[in-house]
Amino acid sequence: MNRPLRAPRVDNRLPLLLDEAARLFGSQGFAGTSIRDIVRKVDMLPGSLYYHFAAKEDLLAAVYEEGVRRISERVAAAVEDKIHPWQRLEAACVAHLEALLEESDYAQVVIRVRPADVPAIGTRLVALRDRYERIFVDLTRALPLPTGTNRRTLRLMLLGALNWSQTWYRPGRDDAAAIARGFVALLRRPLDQE
Amino acid sequence: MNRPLRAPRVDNRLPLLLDEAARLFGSQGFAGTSIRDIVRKVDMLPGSLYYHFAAKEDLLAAVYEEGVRRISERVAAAVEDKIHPWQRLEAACVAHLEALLEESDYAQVVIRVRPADVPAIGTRLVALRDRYERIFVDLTRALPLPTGTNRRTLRLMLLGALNWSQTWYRPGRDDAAAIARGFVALLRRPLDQE
DNA sequence: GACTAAAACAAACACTTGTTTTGTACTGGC
DNA sequence: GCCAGTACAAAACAAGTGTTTGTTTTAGTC
Repeated sequence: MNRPLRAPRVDNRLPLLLDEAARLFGSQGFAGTSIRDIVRKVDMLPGSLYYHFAAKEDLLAAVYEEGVRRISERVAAAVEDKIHPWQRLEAACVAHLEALLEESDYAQVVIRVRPADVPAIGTRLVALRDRYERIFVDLTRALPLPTGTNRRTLRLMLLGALNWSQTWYRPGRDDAAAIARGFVALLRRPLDQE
Repeated sequence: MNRPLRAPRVDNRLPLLLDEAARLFGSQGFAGTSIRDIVRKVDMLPGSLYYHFAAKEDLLAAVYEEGVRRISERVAAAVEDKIHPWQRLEAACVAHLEALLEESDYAQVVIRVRPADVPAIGTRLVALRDRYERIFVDLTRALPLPTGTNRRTLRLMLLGALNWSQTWYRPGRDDAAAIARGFVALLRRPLDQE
């Protein structure tokens, strides 16, 4: 980490570059997006990217890290003013899904890109995602549950269902908050009618 | 579709080719797998693949279709001898997850590859997946549920959670059947303790 | 206003990609 | 034994890939 000797220039296109990388990595995946795809809309040449990043993987790592930062902040803010454990979990799910489906391209990258697909930075990505999911570990821990309930299974089911919605969600027709609330409701209320 | 004028030869390596394609498409994705990756382990040259398929996308389509065929058959067989609607759904989930996580590379392709990522055959893949998921539409329709319960949400939650397990499942340490049963159980029993 | 570092350009590099073309063993069926 | 047809091999193709290198422009600092 060699600090810059001087303040960055105001006309530098790094932010635009990251935005476009997030957009494309999120919608086409890592392997499905080329360096030239990314720099095209930023009016940059392929080689210029390597002033900012040593490799394509490092660009992904930067986007991924920013994605975790944004969605973590978003969820933390949503949970903050809620008291009841179930309300807190529901608020977190709503914020998670809104960020994922309706707000941030960066969040999409975090959910879409599989760390195992990018060996060079795989463990780093896993660590970032684990750090984020720890929020949900805490939220489920605080839940008043029947004895014997497997909290890990509960968390994996909820997050899995939320994340998978990325594959079928239709903007405009579906509503992220409604989906999230629907999932939580299915867990709270009994479905069995015997 | 020009049918062969003669029976295929017994020494042809098309089955091996499909197996290897399923293995790689399932573990590395479509864009992350090259033609040369696939033919290498079958001891074939890249160009030879084009005797069997007109394009890389068509190879994927063949694998995808076989994947749908296999997992459909597997789930249908598991449901067959069950009577109670919840038991039928649970059996389907167990079979779905066992096929996905512990048996078939072909099934992995169906769940992993996003149709939108392969525009040339996207609509065809969607149609195939929809046909498979219709099994779960029927299974949830038969469920005795409290009035007002959104069956679509229920199905999307269950299938989403199951499919997402592909990202965190660890062979040997986790158990597919147990995971599936755990998810179904969370839906049937009430978690709220008020 | 001169100096310097930031941020990019310009042009290539070596390699990989999906695909085409041409030729040719081998084989199942008569 | 013939032979049409299957199932490849062999070799190349053009386009695209991530990346490097040398140079140029521009903005921040004094």
